[in-house]
Amino acid sequence: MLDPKLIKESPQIIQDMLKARSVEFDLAGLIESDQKRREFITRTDELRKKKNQVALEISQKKKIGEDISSILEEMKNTSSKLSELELEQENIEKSYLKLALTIPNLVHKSVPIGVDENSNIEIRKWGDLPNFGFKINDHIDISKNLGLVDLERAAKVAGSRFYYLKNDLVKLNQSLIHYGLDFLAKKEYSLIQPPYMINRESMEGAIIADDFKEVIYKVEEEDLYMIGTSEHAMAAMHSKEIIEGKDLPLRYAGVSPCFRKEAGAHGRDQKGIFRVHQFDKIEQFVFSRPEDSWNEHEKMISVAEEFYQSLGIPYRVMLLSTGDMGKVSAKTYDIEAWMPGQNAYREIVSCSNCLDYQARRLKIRFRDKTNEDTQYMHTLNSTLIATTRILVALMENGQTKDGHIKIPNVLHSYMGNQKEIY
RNA sequence: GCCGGGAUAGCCAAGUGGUACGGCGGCCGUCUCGAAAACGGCUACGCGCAAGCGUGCAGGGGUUCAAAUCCCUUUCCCGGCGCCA
Repeated sequence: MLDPKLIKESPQIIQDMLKARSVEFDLAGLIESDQKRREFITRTDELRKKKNQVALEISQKKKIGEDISSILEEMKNTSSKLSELELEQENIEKSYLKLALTIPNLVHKSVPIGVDENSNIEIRKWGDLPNFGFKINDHIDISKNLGLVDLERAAKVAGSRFYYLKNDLVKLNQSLIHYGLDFLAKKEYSLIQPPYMINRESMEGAIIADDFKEVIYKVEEEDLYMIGTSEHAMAAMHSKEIIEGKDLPLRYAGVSPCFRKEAGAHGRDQKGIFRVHQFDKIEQFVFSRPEDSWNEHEKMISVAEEFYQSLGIPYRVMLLSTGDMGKVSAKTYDIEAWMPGQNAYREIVSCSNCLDYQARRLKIRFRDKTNEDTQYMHTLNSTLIATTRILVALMENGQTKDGHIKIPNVLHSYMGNQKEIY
């Protein structure tokens, strides 16, 4: 949600944003329904004022025993008129919200304008691409040869895009999570394991309507939705709260499984465990003061980069264009890891500043002094690890001539000093 | 799952049909060389340039001229019983 004052006072800024994102949106309709909404608030407030005055009069006259029959009639009329007006106002409010909740976020001026990922800009690169000197395999063959993943049985039991992890790959998955949590704890993030299902109100605060059918699983007969990332549960964590300014920023490391429908991804990354319905993830989530959020954004991407440097995975940082970026984000960096089996860089991290967009939807505010107005804070999120994708990167980058997988040094202690999977 | 008790502002908390009592904490001011104390104001949201007005007593519905208050319902919390990884 955007600041209604901005929409009212500077519609050109909104118009420019919609153009940059190539999004069709009924801005005139939004402005009109906002104006209508304000008018109705004034009208109903006036009628309520009258009602309050008459109610007071009745109670005073009753006290001294005066006749109230005529004034009672007036009260009746006012009341019924008011409930008519209230009903109308409710409808106006609804149609306003429907538009207000679907307008995308503003775009930072550094974001390249384009329709898809071809307009993304490479910001920097790290690491040398491995030179194997033998015929390499992709993660599907590597894991099959070592008996680490069973896709066929998962398809039988759950469907496509599911998997059974097996043996040392289970250990590696757990080690990555353990190492990732230790890594963020050292940087003074608070560790959070959130609910894996949340209600509709909370989910609507974090995402935009389209995402419900594209990514989110619904639990039947319950007001519950499976989280697509712990971001959803953590954004809603402080909803309807007023935080003391001195407690900001709040830096959280959320760890949870993630569930995604992947509707509309037919045919893409069909095989293996690169794009799946379920994976484990550690997420950085930061609540920050508005003036600090761009600094926090850079900090989060560098935390993620430091993590991948420690694992020795070559990567590049991309600045997403307006066409490749989510509607909730004002600026997004992706980290793409080198995947030798695909001979390509592939997305493993997405790091976004959402400004006050989520905070407005979820009513997450702060103030420094109790007699000052509250302000909406800024929310930011970034992957640290989505484990399945890192398993792919570790298998493909760490493969040896004899078909083993080298484990990065930082993970040895988490693997009980195991240095290779064979 | 059953029975009972609850949900009022950042926290505590009074209020059984007629303008939401107070306290704590916090902020600002007066006083002071400065501070403490004392005193005064402010301390949820909306509309409005403002004066001001309205909304808000867990959510939804109902009764009534009028609901924090009465009725129905949902959610959550506490206690007891039951079941259970």
